[in-house]
Parts: sequence; structure tokens; C-alpha cells
Amino acid sequence: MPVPAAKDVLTLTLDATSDRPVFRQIADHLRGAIASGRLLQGGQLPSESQLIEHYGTTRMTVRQALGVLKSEGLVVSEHGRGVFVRPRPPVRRLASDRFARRHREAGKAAFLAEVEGAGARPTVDRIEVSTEVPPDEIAERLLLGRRAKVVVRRRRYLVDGHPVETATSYIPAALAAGTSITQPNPGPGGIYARLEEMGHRLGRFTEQVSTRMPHPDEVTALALAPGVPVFHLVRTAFTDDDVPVEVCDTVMSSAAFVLDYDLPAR
Amino acid sequence: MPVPAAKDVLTLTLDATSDRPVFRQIADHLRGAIASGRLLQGGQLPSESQLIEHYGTTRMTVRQALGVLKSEGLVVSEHGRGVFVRPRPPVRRLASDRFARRHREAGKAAFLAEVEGAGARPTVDRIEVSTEVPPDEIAERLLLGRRAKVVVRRRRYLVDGHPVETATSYIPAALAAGTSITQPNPGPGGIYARLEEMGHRLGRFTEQVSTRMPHPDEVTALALAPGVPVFHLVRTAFTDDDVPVEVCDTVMSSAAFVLDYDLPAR
DNA sequence: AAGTGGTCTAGACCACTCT
DNA sequence: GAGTGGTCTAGACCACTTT
Repeated sequence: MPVPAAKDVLTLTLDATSDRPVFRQIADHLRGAIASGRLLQGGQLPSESQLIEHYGTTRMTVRQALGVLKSEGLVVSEHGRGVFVRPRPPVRRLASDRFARRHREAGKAAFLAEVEGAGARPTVDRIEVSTEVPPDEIAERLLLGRRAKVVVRRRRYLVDGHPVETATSYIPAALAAGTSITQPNPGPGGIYARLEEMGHRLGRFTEQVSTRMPHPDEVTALALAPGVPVFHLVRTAFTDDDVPVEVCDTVMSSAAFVLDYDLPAR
Repeated sequence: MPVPAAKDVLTLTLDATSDRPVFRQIADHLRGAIASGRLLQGGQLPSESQLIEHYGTTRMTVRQALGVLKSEGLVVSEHGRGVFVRPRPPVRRLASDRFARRHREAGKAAFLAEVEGAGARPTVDRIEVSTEVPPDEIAERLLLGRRAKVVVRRRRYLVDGHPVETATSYIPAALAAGTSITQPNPGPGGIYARLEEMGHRLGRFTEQVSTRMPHPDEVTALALAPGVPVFHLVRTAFTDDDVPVEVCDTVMSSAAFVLDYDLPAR
């Protein structure tokens, strides 16, 4: 058997003279086994009972050690099967040219252009369109008054059937009313193509990127494993005249994306 | 007393008919109290014993609920004092013009320009300079052969004394040898100014942004609270002729930064 | 049926903070 | 000293997966 049994990674013992709590020492040992490659990606960790026997401690202490590794995103547990080193998922690249006009002219929305370019199958579901009074921070970004309404477009993006991103776009109702922007399917090239057809030629976008642990509803919507943070992106689209015409608020699984930006030195 | 006692947020009781585990129900209640503002930022949660009494459960179960909120980054515990809603720290903005030539011409490195502009006190410590054979991924980005060496500059950035970022720059030794780039203090405007003086006029940068939970050494170096993910940025600097001249690998506390990018529509 | 992880009970002792 | 959270023990029953 070329693959060693999981329990064979248990070569170290506890340091009774150390101040470091037992559960942290156990977590340290397992983390080291992962980092060194003694435990391979996707490989199974020793079972709880093996850890209990090896370290001569109790179940709660062993579970606390495993909890540390789970919260670090290093391992995932599967009920009834075992605990495994988290496999590194293939990473989608969000190219910096994703808003290039040529994509819109080719009739491709950014996400579709990008994922197809990577040879995967993009889909969109849970599309909802409504007209609402936006949250204050959105109204501020769009330079709207207190009671001005916006068209709200919510949707979820999937790659090869796996949800990776939720997005909510806000477009001033004064611009979007009566156009196909209020339809679930806004037509080829997406809403940016529609805005440009209406004479709102897009000049630039700003993107604000933050990261945090997900809320429970985001864990559900993106089928997130424990210990995986999310990107929170707020993008504002400006016309050539520097008028904001759309704000897009998106939450993305950090396991599925690397964000790629190109910056001029100027 | 205008501020209600922490235990007064305990208005809900367990749903015995629910499949949802008790510790998750308790976490849900507390999360809701935070989201609704009944528990203010920095405010104290009910103590473990209050939660035990209110919900009629045991300490382990209550601690498991609190562990959920800690891993979500919503609360922080202070030994001997209590558990508190995590205060949202002031956020530094990484402006998209941080690599503008005018900053270098004004003799300011990007980080210093940025933090001083925000009215805070930037410092740098743990500066180490050495010459090494770089990791493969760095060599690839710099288009270097297997044994080519690079000058490695490591340092840590602080805002008002709090560590927020560690950075490692790699510059081909063939470029940097014998210049002040190999000195701990490379002079006004930082290493980019030195590169430009040497005739390597910078044309553009690429930045790849990912996010993950921190490694233990990063928790230490950045004094990270539990539940706070980090940004991992890999930036490559290219000359006007599109020759890569530097790769900078940085790890940033996500609690201290919002990354701000400006994208042309093209 | 055997082995795995998920949840929960009912205690114990310790370290830290505040008064 | 009283109250807080940190660590740990020694069990229990359950749900899920595999053989």
C-alpha cells in the first residue's frame, strides 16, 4: 500500500511541560502534517478515536483540536465518513478586462464571457427583478434623493452547477423604467449593453473589495464549507460624464475566485 | 440607565419542536440581537451563566453557541471580562492611485502616502533584506531561470502602532545588486523610485487578490482576532516595455482594509 | 453491525479581571 | 472574593456511512 494509513501520521506526542493547551498542541501536530504533505489534499485524518488513543485524552479535547482546523478552513468533516484535508478547488479568475466594451459588443455579459473562456459552464438562477427604495448607502452612491426608487436585479451565478456568487444590481428607476432592464432577461450583453444603447456610455467602474466570514444565509446560498470567507464587492458604474448609473453588490465564495486587477502606473 | 443590561436581550426561548440543534438556535438568537442593534457594537453579551440559566442547558452547549459567533468574527471574548460584540475598526483605504508616479516624485512610498493622507501614523518595522533563490512561483512571475537570485525585502506595516500588513518584495538581483535597494532604507519614494531612477520606468502593475483564514504565524505577526480572514495580494510591477521587475507578496488584515480599484471601461 | 462524526449532560479546576 | 471565560474529564445517545 503506497498510501500510509491516516493514523501513521501520529508520530509526535504531547509536551507535558508546555503551557500550550493540549487541544492546540494536537491541532499544531495535524497542521504540520498537512503543511509538510504527510497528509495529502483530500486525505483522511486519523479518526477521533485514534486521536483519543494516541494522545491519551478525551473526545471533547480532540474535537476542540479538530474545531480549530475546521475554523481555519484546513479540514472538512463528513458525517459518518471522517475528517479530510480540504481539497484546493480550481480557481476562477476574474480578469481585469471583464468590463471591456468588446465583450458587451460581442453580446456577452462579463460573467459568462469569463467562465466560458475558462472552459467551464456558467449558469444564472434565482433571478428576481423589482422596484424598490434602495438602502441609504446605495442611494448615496447613485446620488439619489431619499425617496427615489431603483430597479433591483438579484441573481445567483453558478460554475458547472456550483453556486459561487450572488449579486444585486441597483439602477435608478428613472433610467431603467420601461426598458428591458426591468425584464428577467435583459438581452445580449446584459444591462451594461442596454445602458450604452440608451446613450449612457460607460466610462469607468470603481470596485471596493472587502472580505469577512459569511452570514448564515450566504452559507446557504453559496453552499459554503465552514472556514471559507467571502469577498464582498461593491462596484459602481459611471458614464463618460462621471454620472453613476449602477451599483452592483456581490458576495463571492473566496474558494472559487482570485480577483485580478491591472493598474496603470500613471 | 439608558443602556439595557446584557441579559435583557434574552427575549426568545428554544423551539423544542425544531430539528435545529440547541447551540445553533442560541447562536441564531444572539446573532439576531447583534444584527438588529439590540446588542450594540462593543457591547457585552450575556454571560455564560446567564445563558445557561435562560436556556436551561449546560455550559458546553452555551460555549458551542458562542464558538459559532466567534468563528464568524461577530464577537470576541476577553478572559475574565466577558464576551463582546466586535467593534468595527476604522478602515484604511487602499486607493487605486497608490502607485501614481506623483507620489514617488514627492518622495513618498505608497503606504506612507496613503496612511498619512488618512490622518494616521504609519510605521514600518521588522525590515529584513537578503539575497536568495526565490520560490518557483516568484521566479516564474519574474521570468527568471532556476538558479537566478533575487533581493528579498521583508517588512511589516503598522497604523498608529497596530500591525496591519506584512509584505515581501522580490527584485531580480541582476537589477538590484549594488543599489540602495539592498539597503534597509532604500531612500525617498521607496524601491519604485530607485527602479525608475535606474531607467526602469514603471508602466503597469497587476494585482491578484485572494482571501483565506490566516496561518498561525500570520495571526501572531498581525495580532489578528479570531474569525478575521486575511487578504493575500500578489502584485507584479512591469516596466514600460512590459518587463517584470518586482513581485510583492503581501498579507493584510481584512479588518483594517477595504481595497479600492478604478477600472476603465475601455 | 461497526465505525464515523454530531450533539449534549454534569461536573471539575484553573486563570484572568474587577471591586 | 466574586464573576468571568479557558480547559478538561467521562460519560451518553443519536445520525450517517460503509461493509
